[in-house]
Amino acid sequence: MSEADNQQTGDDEGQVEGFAGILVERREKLDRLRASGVNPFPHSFTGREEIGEVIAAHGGLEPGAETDSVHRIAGRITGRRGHGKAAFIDLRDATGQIQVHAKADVLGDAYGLLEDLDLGDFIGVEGRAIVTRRGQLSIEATSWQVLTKSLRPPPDKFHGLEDTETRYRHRELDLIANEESREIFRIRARTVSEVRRWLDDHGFFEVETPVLQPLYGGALARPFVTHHNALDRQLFLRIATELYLKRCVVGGIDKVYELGKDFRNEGISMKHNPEFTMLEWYEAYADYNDTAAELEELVSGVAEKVLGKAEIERDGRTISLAAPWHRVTLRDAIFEHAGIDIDELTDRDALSDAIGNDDETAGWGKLVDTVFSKRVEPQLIEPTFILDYPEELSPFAKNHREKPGKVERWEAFIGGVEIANSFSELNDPDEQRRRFEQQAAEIDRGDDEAQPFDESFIEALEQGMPPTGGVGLGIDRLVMMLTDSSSLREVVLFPAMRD
RNA sequence: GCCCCCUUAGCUCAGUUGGUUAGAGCUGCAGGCUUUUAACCUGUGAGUCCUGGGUUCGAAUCCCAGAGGGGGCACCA
Repeated sequence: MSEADNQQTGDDEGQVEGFAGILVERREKLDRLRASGVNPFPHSFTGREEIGEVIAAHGGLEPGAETDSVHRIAGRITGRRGHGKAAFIDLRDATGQIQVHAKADVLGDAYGLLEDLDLGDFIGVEGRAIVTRRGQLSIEATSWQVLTKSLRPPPDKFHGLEDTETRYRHRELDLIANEESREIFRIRARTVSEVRRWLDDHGFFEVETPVLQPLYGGALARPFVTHHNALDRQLFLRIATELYLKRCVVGGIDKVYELGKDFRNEGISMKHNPEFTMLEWYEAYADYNDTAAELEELVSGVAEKVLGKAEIERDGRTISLAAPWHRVTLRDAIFEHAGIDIDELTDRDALSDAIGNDDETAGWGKLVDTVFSKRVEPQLIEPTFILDYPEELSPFAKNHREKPGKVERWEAFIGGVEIANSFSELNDPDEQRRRFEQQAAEIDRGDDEAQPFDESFIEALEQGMPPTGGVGLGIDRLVMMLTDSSSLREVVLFPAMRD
């Protein structure tokens, strides 16, 4: 501030150069506005209409048309074309963009003050709606006022902001400059509210369970660790909501869901961010067949609400989200795409040889997961449920009613990306204890992603949990699909970055 | 954690084999223009060529190290 004042010397001499000079010029305009009695940061602008409403109110007018309807609008200046004693100003709010026509003979002295406006400033304008002879709906300004002076230059008005790093670190600039980015987050917001609406309409009960947990669980992942000062104890950021939500089912909340952030202490990739938005829902008296039907209905219904159709574009091809989705067992999918029959190759070493594995520590289940991830998953472009997983990878899923060694679990894939995971939930407390003991053995072997033993959760199951179907749906990944985004970072406003 | 690629003006980008004072458009500034819309016209300003070393008479350019970003591997949803 004082630095800028110091730079304010003569007209031509003492020019500050480069970016600093741009900042100085904007502050000089700020000072001039104040000197002329204008408050560059007023408290409000009442009685405004949204620009989108104004545009909607004047569809179909002929070029050169004039109306008597006076509008009061406000927004950010995104473009300006001066014509001596007249100027065109593009004004944008959250609902749309409209042109303001400012003329010296109409505005009088107020016209001169336009000189101190910059791209990026917020102004409020009042005037009647007209259509220029080029057919452009415009507000012919009779008065205007500064609503906020912008002290930094906006990104390039034509090319937008392309630099990926700046777009993620300064998402506000990305949102100012790039309509595509604004649209992605609009779709994200609508997706979240339509998902919630679907659950509410189907009788689900929304809850909030702890993010800070004494013991983490519900997924196979490494947690973030933190510390509570007053209790002087270690706490974990949740990796899933699963275990608390099942306690809710034990407590009689038959249809329960939570939509919120999970945290996993893992690498960052096009499909992973260390904090991500997860929906989990649990439904008493349902199994994994019921949840599959629900997911189809939810995803295709949300797409229709948000996109207007139950189909998406992905890498240039159209994918239908309409039910029914493909249903293939894990065994058949691997056999089809990799020529390996995991039901025959039940020996760890035999399977290892068959897939050319060289990781000595990987167990049989891990090998199945590896061959599936590499050979099958990228091929699952159309919506597909992969059914019936090996027990050892699924410590919370119920044993399959017909297939020994398998559990009733599916994962759903779209565009080669996993978007959801579901089981017939394990509710036999003694079997759950056995699974925890298996996991404890994995921890002893050095697997830092195994599920820690949770005695308190077993107690809850001993209280009695009805047969239950549960689903986890990755909201970020769903939004990726709905927006044809290739990276999760495109659908997360402020993705994790290095310092 | 490993491998490959990228980093030039506020923004979008050129920059020849290593060779004069590193350029263009937009933005900015000064001026002109009362129906333009990437407005236009005239003039003009703007750089830690990511950082630090090195090679060379001479480095944006070649070499080494580092930072940040992107992509891949690994791990995972």
